[in-house]
Amino acid sequence: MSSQQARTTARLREMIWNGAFAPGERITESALASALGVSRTPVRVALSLLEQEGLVSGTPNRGFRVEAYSVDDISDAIDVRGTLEGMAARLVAEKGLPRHTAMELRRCLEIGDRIIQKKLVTGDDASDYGEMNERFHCAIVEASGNKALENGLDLTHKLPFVSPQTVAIHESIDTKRQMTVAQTQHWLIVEALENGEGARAEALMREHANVSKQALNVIGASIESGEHPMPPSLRIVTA
Amino acid sequence: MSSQQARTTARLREMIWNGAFAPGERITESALASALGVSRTPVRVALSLLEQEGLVSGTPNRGFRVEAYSVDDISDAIDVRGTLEGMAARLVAEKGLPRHTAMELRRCLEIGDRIIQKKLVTGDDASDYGEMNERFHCAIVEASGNKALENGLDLTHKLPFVSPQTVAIHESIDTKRQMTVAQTQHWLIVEALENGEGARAEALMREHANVSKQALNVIGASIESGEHPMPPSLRIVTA
DNA sequence: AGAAAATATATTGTATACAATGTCATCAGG
DNA sequence: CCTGATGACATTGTATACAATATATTTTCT
Repeated sequence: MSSQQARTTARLREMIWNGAFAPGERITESALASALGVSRTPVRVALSLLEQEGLVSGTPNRGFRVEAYSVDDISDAIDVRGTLEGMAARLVAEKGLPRHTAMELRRCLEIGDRIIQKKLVTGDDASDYGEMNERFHCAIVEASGNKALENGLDLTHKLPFVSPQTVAIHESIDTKRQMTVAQTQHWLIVEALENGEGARAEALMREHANVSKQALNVIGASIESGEHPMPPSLRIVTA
Repeated sequence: MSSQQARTTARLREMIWNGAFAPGERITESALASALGVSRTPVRVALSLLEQEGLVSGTPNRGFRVEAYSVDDISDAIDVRGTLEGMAARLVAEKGLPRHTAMELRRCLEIGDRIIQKKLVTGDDASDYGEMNERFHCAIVEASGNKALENGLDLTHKLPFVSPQTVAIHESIDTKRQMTVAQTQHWLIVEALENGEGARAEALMREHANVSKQALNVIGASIESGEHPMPPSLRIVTA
């Protein structure tokens, strides 16, 4: 893939992530092309690729529109993510936790603790929690050594709402509690990994995803009831 | 996606599946374009899409080559597939097996029994077993009602070696035993689904995948030792 | 003759032109 | 006033031409 192709795809993906389009909004190739300062050619393949990623959907001769999701769709995706990461955790525990992965995970735990401490005191936003969370999960998946697994998860990663940082960053009703629970689970997961408890690690990781799902439901409900506005990065439509 | 785009992508995918290219062989756009009787444009996006599917890999300004796999790669993919289908089976068992799915599964069981009977008697090839197997697995995944799961599995489906029919069709050392074991497992899985035993259904499905992995290893060993030639549809390179 | 530079060739990457298709508004007929 | 056809417009789909980049070959100098 060429430099421009790749850049265009990445930029468009980013735009969709950041809510540059309304859910279901139509994307015309020429408009997007001129907006990005490139020709239609790279835009076309970008759209095709993003279609496979599930960010847009196209119909023959009628172009593309950005995909809209129901809360259930997202919940399903989180389920898949949890299952795959659970598998990763089990593999890592069974094959033995590599030294550098163990250190990375410890580092993440520390960072998480610090962020939460600060958050509880100062109350400022904890957007760096998402970054740490991302590192935590990636480290485990990488350590699993299963390339297919990595690819599969990469795909769910491309869906913005499943991306851990998005879920974490999102201003949920009770971010503090969210983070505390997640952090506790991270500790338990590392414990299981270090002790080589495969089944437990898998179960914990699934439960970890379950918490995300619950948070999602709370968020979804609060959006549907109009209590909170829908952030543009979550392109949810109420089914 | 246009008609020609889609057709070109499908045709190329089919070609790779059928072993039209050697593992690692380079694909030049213009050659392929003229071979397919289309311009380079649709070929280009086809290649980009197939790259995301993992069938080819491209490097900037240097074009694409068809992907080659190690036995371990395939084993990993089967693992992922088993995990996801295990999840599907659990969901179906928990949510209750829909009427039409139950019938479809029963039908598959019957067909399978008949095929094996015939195979044991006449010894002719059982290529239609693969078709039945495909239907069986798809029915369960569909019944799970999880769209993300379906998409994820669709992706592993696109990798020919994981596709159940390929694994089944392949002339393994002991196809008869293979099929008998698989068929028995199908029976048990249906039983679990009908009884609403989620955990058992999941475990059975995983074990089902495990058997595929074992068969793969046997096949891989026999290929590596030169006992059997590598069928072109399995683009394995010995790491 | 061997190594480095320069040129030639092939292939990919991008833009544009044209064709095909779909969409929408206008207008005739009921 | 509504329904259905007709034509203008917009947008997508495909092909080709050109530019940029990599690879192979030849040339040149030591």
